[in-house]
Amino acid sequence: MSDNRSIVFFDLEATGLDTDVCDIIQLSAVCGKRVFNAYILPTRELTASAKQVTGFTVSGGKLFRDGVPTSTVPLADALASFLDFLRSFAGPVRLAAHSATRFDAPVLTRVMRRLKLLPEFQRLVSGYVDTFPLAKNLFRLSSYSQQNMVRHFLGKSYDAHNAVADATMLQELFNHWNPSAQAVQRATFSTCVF
DNA sequence: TGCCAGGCCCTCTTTAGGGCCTT
Repeated sequence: MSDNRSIVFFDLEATGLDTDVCDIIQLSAVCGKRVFNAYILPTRELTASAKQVTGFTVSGGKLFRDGVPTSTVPLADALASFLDFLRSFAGPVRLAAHSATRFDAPVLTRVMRRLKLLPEFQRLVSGYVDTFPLAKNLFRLSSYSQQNMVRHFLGKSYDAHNAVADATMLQELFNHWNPSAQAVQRATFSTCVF
C-alpha cells in the first residue's frame, strides 16, 4: 500500500495536442473529496479534433461546453488559485495524470514558467505520477486509455473530457489498483525535466 | 491534398513503420 495521501489527481482540457502552443481551457484537480476546477477562455482557436473531443467552443468572446455558456477566469487567476489549492496540503504533493509526461506536465510547466510561477510551483509539487506507465507496469491490457481502464476495472462509463470527471475517475482507478510505493515511484518524474 | 504533435513502444526491427496516448 502506497502513501497516496499526498497525491493530487489532475487533468487539463486544452485547445489541441501540441504541447508547445496549446492553451489550457479547463484545469481540474481532485484529492480525496477536495476538488479544484477552473475554466479559462483560450486565446487561440481550438483544433477541429479538440472541439469534437472536448465539446468546448468559443463564440463572441465566451466559452461554451456542449453549447452551454461557461464562466471563465483569467489564466493567471486560475493558476494562482491552483497554487493556493496545492498550498493547502501539508508539504509538497505529487501530481498524477494519465499520460502526464506526454501532455499535462509539459503544458502546465510551460504556462507556469510563462507567468513566472514555476519556482513556487516546484516548491509545492515534488513530482508527477504518470498513470499510463504505472498501468502498463502493473497490468497486461489491450488498451491503456483511461476510458477503457475505467470500464475494465470499475465497470463504469463517465463524462470523459470533463476534466473534473477525468481527475475523479483517475483517483478512483488508482485507489482500485492500490499500487505499491515502489510501483508508484517507478512512474514518478521530477518537475524539473519539462 | 499543403500543412495538420510527437515520443515511446513493439515488431513481420535496427537501412522502419505503424499504433498508442493525451487534446
